[in-house]
Amino acid sequence: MSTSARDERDYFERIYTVADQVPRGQVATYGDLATIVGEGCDARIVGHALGALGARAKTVPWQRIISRTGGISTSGHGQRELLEAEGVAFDEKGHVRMAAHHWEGPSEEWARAHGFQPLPRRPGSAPDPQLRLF
DNA sequence: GTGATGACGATAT
DNA sequence: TATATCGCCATCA
Repeated sequence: MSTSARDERDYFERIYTVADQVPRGQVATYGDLATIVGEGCDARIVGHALGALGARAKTVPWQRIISRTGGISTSGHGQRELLEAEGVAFDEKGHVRMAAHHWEGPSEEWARAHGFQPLPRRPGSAPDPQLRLF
């Protein structure tokens, strides 16, 4: 097999593409991005990709990518400020309210169009019923 | 090629 | 919920 998706070895580009799909006011975890990218991608790969953003940090919403615990290790980069500016609510402990801002993933149509995978549903992780207006 | 590192995840306690 | 331990994979020295 050649021209395999993995053969492209452009994990970073894919991760950037998926991260760019995260809507404003929402956040996604490294694991989610890795799942969407698939092809053996892992949460750490996403972390490395975001760490290698460099000049692309201005075009990729890296601030919307946080750890699964909702905490941010990038303290000092103003990530929290960026998220708050987008309307993301934080907990008293500095954790993002995942239940209210967790990204559901890209549309299946978009995912297929780009060769990605839709994000599987998380049992028990339904959006906050109180915030579930409309 | 090997070892160490890392913007992590999942599970167990 | 927080902490501890293991795993997982790409990149760097």
